[in-house]
Amino acid sequence: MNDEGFGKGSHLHLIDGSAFIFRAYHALPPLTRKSDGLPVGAVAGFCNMIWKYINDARGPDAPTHAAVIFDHSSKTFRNEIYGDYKANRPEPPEELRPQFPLTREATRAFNLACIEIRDYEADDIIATLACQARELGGTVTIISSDKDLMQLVGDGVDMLDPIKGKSITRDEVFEKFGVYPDRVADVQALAGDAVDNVPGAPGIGIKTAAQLINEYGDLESLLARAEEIKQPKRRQTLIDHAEQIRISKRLVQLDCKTPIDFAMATLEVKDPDPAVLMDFLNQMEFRTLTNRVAERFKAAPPEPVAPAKTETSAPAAPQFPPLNCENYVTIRDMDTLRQWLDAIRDKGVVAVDTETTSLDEMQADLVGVSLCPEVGMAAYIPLGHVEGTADLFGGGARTEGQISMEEALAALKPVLEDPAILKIGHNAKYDWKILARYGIRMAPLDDTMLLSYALNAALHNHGMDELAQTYIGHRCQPIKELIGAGKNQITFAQVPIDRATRYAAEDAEVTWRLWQHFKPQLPAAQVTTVYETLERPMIEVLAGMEMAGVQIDSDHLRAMSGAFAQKMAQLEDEAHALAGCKFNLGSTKQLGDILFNQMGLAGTKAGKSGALSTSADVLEDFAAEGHELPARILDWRGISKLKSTYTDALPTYVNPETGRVHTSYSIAGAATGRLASTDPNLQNIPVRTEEGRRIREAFIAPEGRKLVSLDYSQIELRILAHMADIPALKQAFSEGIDIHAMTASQMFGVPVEGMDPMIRRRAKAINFGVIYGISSFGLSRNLRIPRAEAQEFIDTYFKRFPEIRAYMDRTTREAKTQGFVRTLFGRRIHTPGISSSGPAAGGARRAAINAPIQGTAADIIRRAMIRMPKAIEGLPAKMLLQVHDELVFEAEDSAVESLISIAREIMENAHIPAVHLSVPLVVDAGAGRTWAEAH
DNA sequence: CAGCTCACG
DNA sequence: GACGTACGTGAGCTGG
Repeated sequence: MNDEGFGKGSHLHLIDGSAFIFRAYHALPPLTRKSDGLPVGAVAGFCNMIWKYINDARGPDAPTHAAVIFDHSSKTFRNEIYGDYKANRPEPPEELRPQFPLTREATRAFNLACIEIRDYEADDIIATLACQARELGGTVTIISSDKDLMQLVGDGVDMLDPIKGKSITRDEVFEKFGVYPDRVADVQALAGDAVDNVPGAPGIGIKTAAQLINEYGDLESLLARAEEIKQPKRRQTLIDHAEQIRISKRLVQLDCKTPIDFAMATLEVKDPDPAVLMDFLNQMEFRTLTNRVAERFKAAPPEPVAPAKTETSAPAAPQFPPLNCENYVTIRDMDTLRQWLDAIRDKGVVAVDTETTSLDEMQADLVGVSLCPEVGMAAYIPLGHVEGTADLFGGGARTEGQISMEEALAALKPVLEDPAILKIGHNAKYDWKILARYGIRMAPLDDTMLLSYALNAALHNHGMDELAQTYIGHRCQPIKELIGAGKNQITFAQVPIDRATRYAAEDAEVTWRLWQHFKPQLPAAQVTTVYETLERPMIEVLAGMEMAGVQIDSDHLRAMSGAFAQKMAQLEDEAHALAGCKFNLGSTKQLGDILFNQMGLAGTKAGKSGALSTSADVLEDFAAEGHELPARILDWRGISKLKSTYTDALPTYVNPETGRVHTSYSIAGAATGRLASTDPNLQNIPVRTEEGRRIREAFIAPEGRKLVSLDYSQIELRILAHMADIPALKQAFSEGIDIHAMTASQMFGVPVEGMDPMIRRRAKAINFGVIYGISSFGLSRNLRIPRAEAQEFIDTYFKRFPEIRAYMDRTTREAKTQGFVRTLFGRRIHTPGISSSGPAAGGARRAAINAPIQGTAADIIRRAMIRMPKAIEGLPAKMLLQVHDELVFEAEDSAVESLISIAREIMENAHIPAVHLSVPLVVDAGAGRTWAEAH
């Protein structure tokens, strides 16, 4: 071996790499790499230890040469000597395995020699290198606390415990073994080692072994003169086990003749290459260490490969300085825009917000776009600002200093559509729709509103202002301060650009910060899958439905309005005559005065304000007693409701460009996971009465097409049967039996055949009552029976289906202990107030019982909706509406049958494979020229 | 802007 | 023994 470059004055450090790995593994929590979940806890600890070692090993004692030594594999030449050597070592844990090669990579990244040799233990390599270094006149420090290495200490070789920072010399070894290093192997051979499964001599430990060795000089002399030992038992043991002791000696004696195929000079210490090292650490996503290394080498840290996160698994809210709106940039030229877009490309993620002229995405014009790629860094691109309306005709001129809309969108489009760049929005469906109308399909997306919803449903609402206030302690500037309110309200286009920049860029930065706050919380809250499969995909699906819109027959509605007006006028006259005075039929206050004071009728219910209620069920009771006025009022109200809410209002929602009505669904509105439809609400179009149903005749398909409706049959009861595990209910659903008749039959012991409809109705009411968290009061009111009787029904029901009560108790307990309940798909619904006392607790309890059922149904139809666009791709058909358990499509006549068959298939299997239900899901379908016919 | 009422699942 | 209740929504109207 050529050893130029190593000799007198050289100082070799030999680092016990395998020991580092195991120490790191056991000392650290099981960290995983954020981007892909690869376990890296041991690698992280290993790197930190190496980094600390490098920093500590400076100064006068600094090594001239160094190497990190690893065990190559578990089987070594010692197994040839003794088959059971280290046999009781457990296999390394599964999550540690993939980390072994990574620690080798780490070693090389630190520019340290990385050594492992097949069939040899790290200890033997260390021993061999130590011997060679000593022969060449150098000194050696072994970085390890392994007692098996202590036999090497002395004569220019010492050890350093890397954890305690304590050096181990001849004296420390004597303290531990009672002998000096050259006899340590003899002592170990006698004492044996349980950890490595070295047998040794039975009944002899370190103390006795040291005593014997000190008395006889060395192991061979001891074994040769074993007859002389005074203690009979000890003597016999040594005689009987001489061979075993000699084998043990060969096991513990380190081999200084490991074949080494490299020159000592190659171990010369070299500084790490900062770029190589930081690249590796960055790959591992060790942010803190990367930054530390960068700081040391005064180099810029590489851009993280994944969103900035802490290295711990516990999500902590990032702490940032307060927002500083003064730094916001207004982008007024293409050069600046291109620079920002380049920075965003490098970053791979950006918060985006659009400003427009209206809250109605289908009519709003784009006014500007704001971007935030990092805390404290946000920009606004004004695109459609106009001069304020100085006079009646002069206003509306395009403001100077804006990039042309066309040019800016052409530059933005590739970034907003780049699959490698994540766009973050708050209520991103809004921005998605706006941009879609300008030819941009924004993807991929994250939505801070939906993140908050997945984490905190039913705890609070998820508007940006509220979240900013709660989670980042920031009060957003109210939009009213810019555009005013009421009659004098202006549009965002008229807001001066400097003020607009401040507002819009702030929104983007708040969105960015909310994302940093919420996104890391998903795993620990176990709602990652909920967010990714039930929330986020809804954005694009709903945007498509909303933009498609539904056609209505405005003439039909207007004709109905006219007829309703006539009928109302007639009823109004009759009511006035019956009351003996004129009054406003729409005023509950005036009506109450007439009914309860003038006519002396006895009110039953009181509202919040203490006024007696004039609600329908109260009026119905009066009408049943033969009073004419309440009957007229009921008729009038029914028509008034239909007219004002539907026949008058719906035509005003027709979009002048598309000629259709475009509702908007809120994804994060309802506590349970249901959607809510607004502007207009198309989820409460009448259907229960014949007259109301005529309004559905105004929902139509264009010539050559049909409306197709598919709805889940009894989905909530089916889910209840599954979740509460009620055999009788499950069986009935499996056999396709009339579920309410079955319930009645089981409860009252009457045959299903020829059942009294009244009995079935009662069972039906109870079935629904159970879903809502039944009470005798509620049931008695619903069925108009005495409370005691209602209580009897409930008792009978619980006796017959005891699983129901178990479900209710279980769910209540879950709500109390966790503060939330979950749907079958893992959606979290919080249950505030469940542990409070008083009447509020009753409501909270019923809500908690209902939430998993209603929420699971909501999850199922969401899954169906998400799969639907792909499933019906190619068919001349579009999904238009969702009404909780119903989906409405528009399809060409020729495609109706295939649509029904495909959509039914998707809906009935929507829960699979995430959840398997013990009851079948059944979907009914219909088609027709109008929604009324399709139903 | 709150309360009442009522449309839907 | 009394409290006050069915679960989940949105919208129009009245009246302070």
